[in-house]
Parts: sequence; structure tokens; C-alpha cells
Amino acid sequence: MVANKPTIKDVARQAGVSIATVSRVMAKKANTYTPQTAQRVWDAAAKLGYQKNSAAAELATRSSDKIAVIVSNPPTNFSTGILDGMQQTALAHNHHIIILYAGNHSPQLLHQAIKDATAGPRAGILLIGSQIDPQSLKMLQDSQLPVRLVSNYSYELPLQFISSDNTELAAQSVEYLIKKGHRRIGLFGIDHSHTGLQRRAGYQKAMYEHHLPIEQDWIQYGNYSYEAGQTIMQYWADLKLSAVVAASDLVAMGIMRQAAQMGIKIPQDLSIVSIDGTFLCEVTDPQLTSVTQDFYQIGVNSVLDLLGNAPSELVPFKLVERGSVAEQPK
Amino acid sequence: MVANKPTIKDVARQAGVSIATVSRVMAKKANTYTPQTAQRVWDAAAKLGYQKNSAAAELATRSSDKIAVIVSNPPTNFSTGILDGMQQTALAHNHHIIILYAGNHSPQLLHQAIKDATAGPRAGILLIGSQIDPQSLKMLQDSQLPVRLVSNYSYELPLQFISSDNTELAAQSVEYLIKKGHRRIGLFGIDHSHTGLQRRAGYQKAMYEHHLPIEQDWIQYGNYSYEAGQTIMQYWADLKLSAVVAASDLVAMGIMRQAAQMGIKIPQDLSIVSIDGTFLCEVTDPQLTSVTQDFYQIGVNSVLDLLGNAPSELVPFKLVERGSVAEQPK
DNA sequence: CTGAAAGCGCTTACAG
DNA sequence: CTGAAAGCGCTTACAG
Repeated sequence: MVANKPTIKDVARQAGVSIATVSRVMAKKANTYTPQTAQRVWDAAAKLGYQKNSAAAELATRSSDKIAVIVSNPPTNFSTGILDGMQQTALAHNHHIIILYAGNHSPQLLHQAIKDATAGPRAGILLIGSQIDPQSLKMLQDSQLPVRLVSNYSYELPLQFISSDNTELAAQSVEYLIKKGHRRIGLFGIDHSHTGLQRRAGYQKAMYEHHLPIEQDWIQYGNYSYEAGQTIMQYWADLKLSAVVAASDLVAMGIMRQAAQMGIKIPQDLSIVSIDGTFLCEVTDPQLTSVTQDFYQIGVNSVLDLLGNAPSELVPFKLVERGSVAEQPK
Repeated sequence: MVANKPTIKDVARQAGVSIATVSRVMAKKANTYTPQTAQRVWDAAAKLGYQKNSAAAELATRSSDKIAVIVSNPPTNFSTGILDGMQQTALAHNHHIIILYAGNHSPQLLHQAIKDATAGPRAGILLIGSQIDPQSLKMLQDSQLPVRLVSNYSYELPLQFISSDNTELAAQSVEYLIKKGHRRIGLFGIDHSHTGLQRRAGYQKAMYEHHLPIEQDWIQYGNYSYEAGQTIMQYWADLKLSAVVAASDLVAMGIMRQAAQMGIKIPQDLSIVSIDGTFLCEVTDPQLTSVTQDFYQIGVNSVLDLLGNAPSELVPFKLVERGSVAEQPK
């Protein structure tokens, strides 16, 4: 025989006031009650173990303090930094984040997640690494909610975003390698999504600007995965590359592993700079030089932007030198 | 001038029926409407882009199809397998999971997450890797919701759970090492939580059963992290261990890295078996032999159990041999 | 400062 | 098979 959860009515009775008053003090509406009555309400609520039913509150106000963040299963696990940033920032602004999991790039699961996200009142929607197809876009727009793409973007989409600059990420990786004397530089592991294309563009731009030719097959596609890195690396000998920029830390690791099996020394025989810069870069031997994204800040800016402040689209990244790049004699 | 989101009333008007009828066909209440009226309702809903307001529905029914899963930031990233399993299973049973992020073992964030989880109607609560303190327990109990611990447990807590058997995880790692001829075996990286203690107990049990002494300092505490593995490994020389079981894949990696710096060869000088068996084990060189948990199944069973089926507490794991254990001449 | 009352968008006996 | 009506637990003008 379990007691039902106490409602605002129970608290009102216990405190000897009306439910309107309880509602006001729970919501801390300034200047609408005396300290005394507030205290009685607090006491009654505590005694009863009262907790506001958010479904009722959201229905009444037709609004919510919940930000739905949809995360598409990232092959590489950069998302926890982003989530940390979102979490902290949301809390600091009296908001909450609820995470909806959209699996690994299955449009179905993404649609499901968007549907869940828009099925009730929401402060807004944040999508981490999701591939937006036309139907997703329509659902998002129909919801009339503020939405932001996080960590990926396309200028062709009518959606705002918060991300590192993919083009520059790749371009600066190449610049760095060139500065170290490399000329035969490849790009391994990108896919054909906007992100992949943007990185490819950055790679090409940097090579062109330094009048370096790009031979066929220097750009190798994958899906940012460890396996892709391994597979692609098998063809390295034919490519005669002295350096490569890896599309993600995971592909960098795959490259290293395959290299080890082929007797190729990193960085003596092959230099690598990795895009992402997660903890994985410090775990390999040698450690991976990377262009590291500020995932935490991306998370912070996402919710700030969503909430109407700090409208910054691109967040800075930085190149951190570790041990996977060697100077190349010219 | 944006149209407001259509409600059940709009659909009713559009379809020329009452809102009660709309409600029934949207909920697919069998035998309560003709195919004709159903069709008209579907059409009206589609035309208007109607979507049920879940806050209103939950308020009316005082129930929900949402399972709140609280995830405490795991140092190691085993949780995506669990989440995948939960997701699939929930969907198959017409439920949804929403994830609440509880940061890295901050009681505050955990309380916040529990509060969020219990602030509205819920089908139940699943907690992945959370340290349950008395206040958390009380909040959970006050909610009167079904709750399950996932991937960690304590027989002292009045909470059901779904997890691998921590004691056996460690015991079988030790057994395996003994079978390979090792006698001086350590346990690195556990903490003082229930999980750590259970693994320690398993280690001790296996050693005792084989009449092997456990010298002081063979058990080294950490927090399942990469850094812990590195730090602990610095004292290895004094310990004269021929093998070690690592409390997580991450500590195993930390151990390997430190070993490399110290010129210690794996597995010739030191054998390692790692607890967890995530993809990280296949990424090192040599690959890590591990006692691998079936995270996906843990996720599946969690929701099945929560929903009232398949009440299995412990889910089987298996030892997978890779390259980090060498035969030890007796 | 406080209460009575209407309303948020649904669901579900109850009649018919 | 279908509709009118009450109710879910809140919030918020509106009076006083």
C-alpha cells in the first residue's frame, strides 16, 4: 500500500494555503509572497517529499527548460567533451539537457530521435554529428523550435551550427606538414559527408597554395574508423607518401597499427597528423601530433547560442605537437 | 507569423469528429472505430502535421513510455554498447530511452540527474555505473518507480541490477594466468567502490584457492584510468610480478605505455589480462587478452528486466585470448 | 500578498 | 462506434 506521489494540492493543504500560492513560491516568483508563507510552503513540501510534475508544468506553460540533444553515435568518441560542456552550461542557465541517442547514422533512428525530441515542449534541439536528410530537416522545422547543428555543418542547410572549421582543420594540418618539409602528403579516412568534403577542400586548398601536386589516390576515403585506417594503409607503399593527415584519431591509430605490421616506422618513414585530438592521441606510441578541437567549448557555445547569447559559429582549434611527425629533409 | 502547433482539437475539426475519437485512433485502441473514420483521422493528422503532445498525454495517463537512463561518465567508454542494447530493446517494446548525464562521479550531478528523471512520469530508471549514496537511494525510492542498477551492484543495496559478475571477472582472469604458469600476479587499478572490492575479492579467492601468497602491494588502487595504469606501473620493478590483471582496458593501456618507456616487454617480461574487452584491446600492440563483458546484452537485459521480463542479474562474459599473455616456465 | 477560476492538450469511463 | 464531460497537476491573469 504505497502512497501516491504528493501533488501541489497536498502541499497546499499541508501548508494551509492555496495551490496558487504553492505554485508561486515553488517557482520563486519575486514579490508575490511573504517569507513566512514561503517557509510554510517549503516545510510542507519537504515533509511530503513533494516534487513538481514537470509534465503538468510544461503543459500549463507550453514551454520547457529541457534542451534535447540528439547524438548520432560517433565512430570516435569525442562526444563526451561536448556533452560535458553542454551540461555545465545548461545547468548554469537553469536548463537541463536530455540526450536522445540516434544510433550510428541510421536515418530511421535519427527520425525517431527527432520525433521524441519534438513530442513535448522543449527549450531547443542540439544535434551532434547528425546527417540531416530532407525529412529530418522538415521535422526539425515543423517543430518551430530553435535548433543548432553541433560539430558538423553545411552552408547549404538552413540551420545554424557550432563547430570547428573543418576546412581549416585539414588545411592547417597540411600547412604544418609542409613546413616540416613534406611534399607528398595524403588525406586518409574522410567520408563523403559535408564534413569529409570540407576537410578535403581544406587539404586541397593548402596543397594548391604551395603549388604541390595531388596525385591520384592520395585522398583515401573511409568512415573515420580504425578499420578504415588499417585498410587504407595497406596501399601506402604504392602511394609513396611521406606524410598523411588522418581524418580522425581512430583512423590515425589504424594507420599506426597497420604500419607496425608492415615494418613502417612512425614518424621516420611516415609522419601523421591526426584530426580530433582526443585522449587517444596520448595513448599511442609515439603519441599523435594532432589538430585538436575544443570539444568542451563547442558544447558550451552550443547551449549559449541556442539560448540566445554568444552567436559564434566556429570555435578555434589548435595544433598540438607530439611525436608522430618528423622533419623531412628537402 | 508562425502557426501554432496543431493540437488534437485541430485534427478533430479537420476530420469532422470529436477529440475523443482522434485520441482513440491515434492510440490505436482496438475496436473503437471504423476503418473509415480512422482513415479520415490519419489524413487530417498528416495534413496538419499533427504530433501528440507527450506532456499532455503523460499528465492524463500518469504514465510514460520513457525510460530514464542515467549515465555516470565512465572513465572508460564501455557505455555505448550498453546504450545500443537498451535502445534496440526499448524500441522493440514501444518504449523510449532518454539519457541523463551525471558527469564523473559527482554526487551533485547524480542527484540532479535523479531529480530530472523523477520529475515527470517515467516507465522506470536505469543507472549505468552510478555510485549510489544514501540520498540517491532515498530519491530513487521516493519516486516509486522501478529502478535497476546497470553494470555495477552491491548486495547491500536494496536495488536490483544487471551486470557482469565482478568477482568472477577477476577470479577467472587470475585462473587463466595461473594456468599459463604465473604465480606472481598483481591486480592494478581498481578503486574502493563496490566494483573494486568485488574484483579484489575475486582476485583473492582465485589466489587462495591455488595456495598462492599475495604479497603486500600486489593490489594497487587507481580509478580505472589510463593515468592510474601508468603511475602504478612505475613500481612494478619492486613488485617482481610476472603478470597483472588490469582493472579496465584503460589501465591496461596505461600499463603498456609505461612498460614501453621502462623497456619492459609485453608479454615476455609481463603478461596482462584486461577487464572489459572494448575495442581498445584490439588497438594496442600487442593486442590485449581480456575478459570481455557483453555490454550489449547487459543493455538488452536491463530494459527487459525493468519491463518485467527476463529477470537475470548476472550476464555471462568470456575470456578472449589475444597477445598480451605469455606462457611462464614454472 | 493571496485565492478562485480558467486553461494547457490529452485520456477515458460513461451514455447512447 | 462515437461524443460530452470530467480530470490529470500545474500556471497565471484577474480580483480583492
